[in-house]
Amino acid sequence: MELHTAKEQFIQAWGGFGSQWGINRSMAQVHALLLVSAEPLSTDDVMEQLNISRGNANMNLRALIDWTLVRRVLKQGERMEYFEAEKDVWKVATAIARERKKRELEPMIMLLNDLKRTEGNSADAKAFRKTTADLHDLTSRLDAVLERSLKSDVQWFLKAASTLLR
Amino acid sequence: MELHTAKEQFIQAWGGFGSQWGINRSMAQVHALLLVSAEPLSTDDVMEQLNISRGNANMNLRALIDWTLVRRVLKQGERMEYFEAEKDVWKVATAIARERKKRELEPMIMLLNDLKRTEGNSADAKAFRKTTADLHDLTSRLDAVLERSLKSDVQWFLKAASTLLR
DNA sequence: TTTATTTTTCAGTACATATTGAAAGTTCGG
DNA sequence: CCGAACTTTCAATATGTACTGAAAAATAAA
Repeated sequence: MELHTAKEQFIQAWGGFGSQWGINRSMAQVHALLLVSAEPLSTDDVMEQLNISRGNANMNLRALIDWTLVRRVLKQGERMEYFEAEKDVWKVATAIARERKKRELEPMIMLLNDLKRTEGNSADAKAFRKTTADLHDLTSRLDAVLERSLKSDVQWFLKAASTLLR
Repeated sequence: MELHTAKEQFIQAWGGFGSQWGINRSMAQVHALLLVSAEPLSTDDVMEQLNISRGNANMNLRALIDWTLVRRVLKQGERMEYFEAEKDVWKVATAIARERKKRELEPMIMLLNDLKRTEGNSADAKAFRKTTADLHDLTSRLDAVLERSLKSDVQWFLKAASTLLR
């Protein structure tokens, strides 16, 4: 397969993958493009290669910087900014997991912690408490495992877990 | 907090949570509603409690059945179908993880396995191979851990992992 | 300070996805 | 076999989210 075609396929697939996970398509595509580029790219490069507008490119590059998945790079004697992706995929995984944990998992845990204390003696009230308490337990455990594996090392954790489960 | 309000909050939150994860809002809300109901509900109950149309209710109930998150229940001497959610949250987590692994993770691993073999000697080609190979490694490991923990037991796995990481 | 270059913003618009609801289809008792 | 009860489908429509591009803001050189 030709490199250009392979890149194209990767960018499309990563975009689709991202959008199934609540990350917008363009953001995932910009990320993919930077991941497979040997050199840092400018906003114009990104616009051109993905056929997207300046506004879109700018917005998503900034979002990727927020997620710590992309860095600004300044070239000697050039005014224009360039961008490069974090290439260490373990770091990438860590950054994504950390961000989503913070934005989504943690608020849910807080809410469940409140809801599991809802009062009432009806069958419905009991069912409600049971479900929310169980969910709270599950999500808290997941959070704890994530927290610890992020603090140590995702790579190490996945290897260790493989062994554990053999 | 009153039960009705608490349910409302849970349904809204679960809906929002779902849509951040690529599961449509109504499907997540129907799931939430069934999770916190002590008794099975009919399509009409769902329509009424969530203010959604018959088509929408029907479509999402069927989708939830596909995911094995909801079961049809037939009541003695009644023709109408009722629905109840799987209440064991560990089973819920397993069903969701299995479904997404199959639909999203596995195809990505297959693609990466192809792409990491792309030929060429340019810097770009090398960067491309490196990135796709690394991603293939990461996703494969994740897949293996998921596969094994799903086959054993999510609950057990999370407990064991907590210990492992202490 | 003025001018040139680059980045950011944002109102308007396009696009994708979800939802409706009525019609068609199915199932079942009589 | 008929008609009533219930479920499913799907074309039309609504809704939410993403994207554009031109204008404003920021930055840096002259």
